[in-house]
Amino acid sequence: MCSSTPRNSRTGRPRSTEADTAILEATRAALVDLGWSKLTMGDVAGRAGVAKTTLYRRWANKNELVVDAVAVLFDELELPDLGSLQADIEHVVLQFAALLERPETKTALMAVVAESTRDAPLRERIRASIVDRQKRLVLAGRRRAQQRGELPADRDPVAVDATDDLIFDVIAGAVVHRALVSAEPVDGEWVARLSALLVGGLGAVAALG
Amino acid sequence: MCSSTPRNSRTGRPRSTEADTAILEATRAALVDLGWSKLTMGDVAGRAGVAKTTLYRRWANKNELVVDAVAVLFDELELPDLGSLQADIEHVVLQFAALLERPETKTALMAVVAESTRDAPLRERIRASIVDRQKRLVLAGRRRAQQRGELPADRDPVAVDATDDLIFDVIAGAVVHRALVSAEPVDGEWVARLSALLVGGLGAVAALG
DNA sequence: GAGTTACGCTACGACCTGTAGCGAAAGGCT
DNA sequence: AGCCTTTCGCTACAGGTCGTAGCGTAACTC
Repeated sequence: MCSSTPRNSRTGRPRSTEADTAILEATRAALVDLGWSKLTMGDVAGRAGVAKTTLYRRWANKNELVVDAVAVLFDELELPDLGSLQADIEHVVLQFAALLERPETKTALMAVVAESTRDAPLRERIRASIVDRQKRLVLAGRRRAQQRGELPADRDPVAVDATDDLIFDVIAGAVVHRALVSAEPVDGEWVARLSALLVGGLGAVAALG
Repeated sequence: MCSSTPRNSRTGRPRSTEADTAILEATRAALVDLGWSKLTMGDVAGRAGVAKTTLYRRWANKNELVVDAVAVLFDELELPDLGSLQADIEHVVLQFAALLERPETKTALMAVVAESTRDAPLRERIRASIVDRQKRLVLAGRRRAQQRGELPADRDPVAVDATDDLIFDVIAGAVVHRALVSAEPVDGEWVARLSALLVGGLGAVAALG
């Protein structure tokens, strides 16, 4: 979770887990109040009731701290079985959109992704703690649709992986773009169109082999 | 183009257009060398052979400067008639992906979008100088496909607008997400799948009315 | 108790921001 | 030509942030 190796030594004073949670909570609060660019390490330390040096013992910089602070929010995403592929898609898209509407994620997600274009460790951290967690929803949704008979069983595993990747990038990308770039609401109507596009297009993609 | 009102007064010393181009060029060079976060106004001024105060007379801050510096790159996008909707889509997607591969845009685009979540004027600037220019390609591609008979003629203009918006967010969002978040190549195979998904799904979306 | 590690605190140099003031340069106007 | 206006480069500056170092103290293990 933290950046520096917590040094599994059993000797010495242990790190305060209360400080951990207080710092992450303070980081989210600072994101809400100040946004990404005006958030400072000193401010977070003050909100958390913690010395600034304590932050730097755990996280190397602002980027990694914010990734950890925001990552837990993505654990809220779930994929309940609503009976049809289209209903499952619409539900998870609305969940994801609601998450992006929160001011913490809104200002932080794009910023850390932008930073990650020049920071490979940060990119890996984002992938492990945010991206992969979302991707599991795509895999689960596909398997469930296959069990229902809405989608054909797997033939070429390589093609299946490629299609999973595609669907993930399309859903996540479209929602992020709609919410943050176009800055227009992800409402029921838009989601219905998106899911119709996906369900209708999946057959054509499967035909590629 | 510039942030401050250039004061259309014809009296006084005119602003140096050479300085304008030198600054924007220096900004792109600095983005390549330093990336978004380490780019400073002083560094750009030095590269451009211009005083730092000259930058602040034209742009209020780093965000607006970078938007203008990157915006011109999006003018390169074109939509030649390749004979079919799918071919047109694939071509423009590959063009867009090539643009996102450039280090200037890669590091800058997401950063300014992240900043725009808390800065309405910046968001409007991005929309006018970057987003709308891309959106025209979607409108042109749809009209051309309708002329070919690949898509039905317009019936409900509201639904047409909504579908245009959807397609735009799906294409741009998916490419950005693939290139910057998933950090995997936008190659011919991926593009073929994406365009197949779109062409196959458009019929289902049109059926919604 | 001895050893080890984390903590809070202070101080610090380095850097970036954005502005102010100055004299000089480059145009338009009469 | 001379005057007016605006921009230019330059320097200096206050304010804020970064990330680190050093210190004494607190907490936990053996």
